[in-house]
Amino acid sequence: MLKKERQAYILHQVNLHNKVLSSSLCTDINVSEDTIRRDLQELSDEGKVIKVHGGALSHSFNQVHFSSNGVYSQNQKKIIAQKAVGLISNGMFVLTSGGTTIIEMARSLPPQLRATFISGSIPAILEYMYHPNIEVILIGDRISKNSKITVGSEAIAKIKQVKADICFLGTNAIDVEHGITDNDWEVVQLKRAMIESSKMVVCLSIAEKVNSVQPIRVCGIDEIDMLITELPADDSMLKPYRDAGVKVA
Amino acid sequence: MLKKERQAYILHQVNLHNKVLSSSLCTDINVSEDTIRRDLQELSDEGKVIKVHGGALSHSFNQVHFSSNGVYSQNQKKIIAQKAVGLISNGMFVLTSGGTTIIEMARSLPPQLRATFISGSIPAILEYMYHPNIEVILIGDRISKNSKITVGSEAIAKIKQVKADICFLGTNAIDVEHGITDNDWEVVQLKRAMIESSKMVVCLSIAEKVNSVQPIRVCGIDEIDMLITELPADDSMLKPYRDAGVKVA
DNA sequence: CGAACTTCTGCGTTTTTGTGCAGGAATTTC
DNA sequence: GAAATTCCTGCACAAAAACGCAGAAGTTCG
Repeated sequence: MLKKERQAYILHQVNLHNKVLSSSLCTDINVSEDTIRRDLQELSDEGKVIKVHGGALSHSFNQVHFSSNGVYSQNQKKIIAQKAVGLISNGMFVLTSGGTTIIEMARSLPPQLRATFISGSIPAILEYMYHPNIEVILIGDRISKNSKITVGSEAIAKIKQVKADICFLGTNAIDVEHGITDNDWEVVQLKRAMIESSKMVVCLSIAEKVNSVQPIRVCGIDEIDMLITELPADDSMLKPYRDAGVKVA
Repeated sequence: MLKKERQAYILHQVNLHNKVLSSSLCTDINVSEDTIRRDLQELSDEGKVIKVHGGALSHSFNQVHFSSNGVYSQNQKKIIAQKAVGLISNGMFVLTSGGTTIIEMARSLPPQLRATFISGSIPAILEYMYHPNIEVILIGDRISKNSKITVGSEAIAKIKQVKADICFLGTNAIDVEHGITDNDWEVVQLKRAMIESSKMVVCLSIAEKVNSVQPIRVCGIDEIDMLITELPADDSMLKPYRDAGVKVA
């Protein structure tokens, strides 16, 4: 078994069960504990997992992580949210992924807006629920605990049944060459389905994540209609995207 | 169980109930009191909880004492929750409705329990999500904002696809003659589907709601396998139900 | 082709960490 | 004020991590 392959397996296990024991891993893939430990060390250095005595945990465990960068990029995300809500008008069917940027958008929805929001993200749904005038459709299936979103074939099938006017994707990584990429296999499947089910695809991303790449590909740049960051539309950092035919706001 | 995992559990419990007893924690997660005490010490050093003699308190508990009414019925619901979780064992498929009693049950689930929980209630799902070992299946469809639960034909169709070992119904009204009744048409449809999809139906109800009736009928007494209230099982108020063949706990 | 080099992996050994236990001190409670 | 908890300290044992080393496998480069 190759190193990368092994690490992918470990990552998958962590994302699935929220925790993993080094002892069980080393019997699983039949390598020494040292190897596992080194793998966990690397994954931890890359910020993929949280290493603890005896194994590793998924990020969903330490909520400290959330609050720390939460305040920091909050302002940037508010700017993005403002730009994003401008695209929504009455009567629209809106498909959204999860992620903190999407949450921020949900909070910025004008109260008189009448639209239908469809999502499998629990935190997003919570926000939509408090809105007086929007209709909320929840995509059901198994819940992935660390991404707090429903994943699985049922969820994908349901998404494929809709044809939304617009789709907002919270983005982990976007790059001109590699397009949108992510690190959770199941979430990627979901995002792909959402893109296919929408007339227009809008990608929300803080500048920090622009020009970064993650292991798993969601879609190419050509499938994105619009990219929203906290930067002004004519920022030089975004020029490659404009050149590639993506609207930038 | 890993140290961080344990501390996350403790923290969750503290934030949930605003207090926690070291004695109950150590039976919960099956470690010595010393370990618990050391964990509380660490969490206290990090400022996550306030350590007191016999356990720990949440930070928010400091000055604002919550409304007495909330705590009052809260205690009754805790008793019900305790009785209810006793019915769940490893590997079970559990179907639950929404309601505050169900939430209380969700919060009382022992952390080592491994089971699959299926629900369309957003608040309930939120609780299940924090549990380290249970699998969560979310029933999707349109969200009813006042009951915070998914309703509609899709949701009902999905529920009919499962055959759960046990079904817990938070109850608005129960009566020997009229059975379970409720006041929301769509929620009633959902509950009916849940009853049909379960081998065993358990009805959770505080004594206050026993012998009351609401406009819409969910099911008759004969379809209920068990009734759980905060009263002792041999309370005279519950005699009619025992006579009707309902197990009472 | 093959020598020098890097990377990966497993094996001891040493260090650190986590946990439980026993006692005595401190506290709550009645 | 006495009994019962609960807390703290030191200690012992076990589990896991870190470290250095060495062999194997793969790469680079002349």
